[in-house]
Amino acid sequence: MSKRQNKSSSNGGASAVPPGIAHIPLLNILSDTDRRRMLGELSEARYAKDDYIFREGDPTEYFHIVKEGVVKCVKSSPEGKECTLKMLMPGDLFCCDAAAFDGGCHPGTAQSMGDVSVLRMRKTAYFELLRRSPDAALEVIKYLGARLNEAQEKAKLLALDRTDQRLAALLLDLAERSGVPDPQGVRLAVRLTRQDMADMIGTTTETAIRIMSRFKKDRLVTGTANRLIIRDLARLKSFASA
Amino acid sequence: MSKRQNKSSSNGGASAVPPGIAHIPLLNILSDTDRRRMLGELSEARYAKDDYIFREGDPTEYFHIVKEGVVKCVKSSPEGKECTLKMLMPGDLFCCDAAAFDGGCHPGTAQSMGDVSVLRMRKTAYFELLRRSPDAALEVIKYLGARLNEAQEKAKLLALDRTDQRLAALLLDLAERSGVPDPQGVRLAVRLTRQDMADMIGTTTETAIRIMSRFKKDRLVTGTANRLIIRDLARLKSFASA
DNA sequence: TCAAAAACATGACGAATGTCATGTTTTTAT
DNA sequence: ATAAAAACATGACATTCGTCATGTTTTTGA
Repeated sequence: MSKRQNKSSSNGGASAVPPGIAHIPLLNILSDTDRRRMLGELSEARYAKDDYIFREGDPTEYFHIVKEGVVKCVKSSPEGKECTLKMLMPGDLFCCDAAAFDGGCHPGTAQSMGDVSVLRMRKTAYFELLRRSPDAALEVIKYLGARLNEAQEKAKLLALDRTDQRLAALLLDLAERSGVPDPQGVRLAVRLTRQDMADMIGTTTETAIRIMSRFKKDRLVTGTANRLIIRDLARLKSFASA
Repeated sequence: MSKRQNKSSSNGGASAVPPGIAHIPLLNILSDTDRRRMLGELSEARYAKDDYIFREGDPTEYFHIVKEGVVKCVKSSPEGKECTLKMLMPGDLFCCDAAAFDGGCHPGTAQSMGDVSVLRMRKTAYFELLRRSPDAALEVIKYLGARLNEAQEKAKLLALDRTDQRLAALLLDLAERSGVPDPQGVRLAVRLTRQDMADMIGTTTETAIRIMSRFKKDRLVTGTANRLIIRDLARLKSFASA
């Protein structure tokens, strides 16, 4: 009963997009030839909860695509404090950048938040793909541009907004990107502790807990890490930008 | 007496890089043919101090390269507070990203910090260039990757470091990127008020002034906007990461 | 060169947030 | 099912930082 025919397959079966990767834009915009070539270079790697995919300072070897699960990008300070820069979801690319070219090192750590599967490609093959396929290169430029805007928006929030507004903005963002319908509102598909939230908005666990307590009392949210529900998107939104 | 021969010009005079753009990597990595074509599409625009090159929300029309002067990228909050995301220096690219493709809007404002000259190119021509020249596309990917790392490093500083450490880090960064030797240390070539600093590190003018007063008392810096000197790079560096 | 404007400076005070301590609830693993 | 561990919760207090007020110094422009 599953949809086996890809809408863009204009020739033989050899060009079918394998199952499980239909949601990855970069693969779908390629020509059949380039996609076949890329699939030949991609290998799959699996990780369990809290595994490191790579750590800050490691040499860059691969270009990566998240296939399943959630990967967090983290930087840490000498004193051991951590800051989560981004939650990568299925379809997200990482290490598209310069570090992947000129023998650099990873500027941050990538860690799985649960069971994760990533597709990866040696950087020389990635480099060749980009040279051969303008479509791929443009897709990567688009993606990097979007990521840059995100990062700058995040810097703006950190620079100008109060902690409670940043937390509200975070919950809204996650509700949009990983929310599933729930009788009480929108449930987050990612498991997210108060400490995870704190790391993402640049505050302490205690402050995140206090703010969540207030949001709970105001009936904006409910539940804890395993089952976190946003009860009032609209009111949370107006709170975030006030 | 000026060096007229470009080291990479392997054929006739038509391929010479025009004066004033020798410092722009994107132009120098291109083949003679592509460079000639790109130069044909680039036009120059000049701006006086505090002019807007574009404003947040404006439709994107051009891809830009800073030729001379300094351009600041700013976002502002509904309440009128401002946050400076980045100082663009000669050779820097801007609007390389998705917004430049699909008819989007500028996520922030670009404003000149003094007399500025930028080279620009309609986005359709830019798009064609990237499709035709893998070298150009790779250069843009590299550049965007570097900018993304910068933005994430900035987010990390805002999330984890104290205000005085962020200011120290800012001064170090500017000393490296726009510093000129001075009998007393390193002088910054950009005019930078305490308010400019505040906007760049996510604090208020008063706090920036207080911290600068302390740095001055500790003989780390001296001078004001028009003539700002870093007297002790090394000590400032150890302060930034302590 | 001189007045006006911008930038710099500092104090007093309050609000927001971090730190430490202690206890409860939820989750995990056996 | 139950013990251990992790997550959540809350109070008390210290620190950082923002706000407002006021005055001085530097820069700008006629």
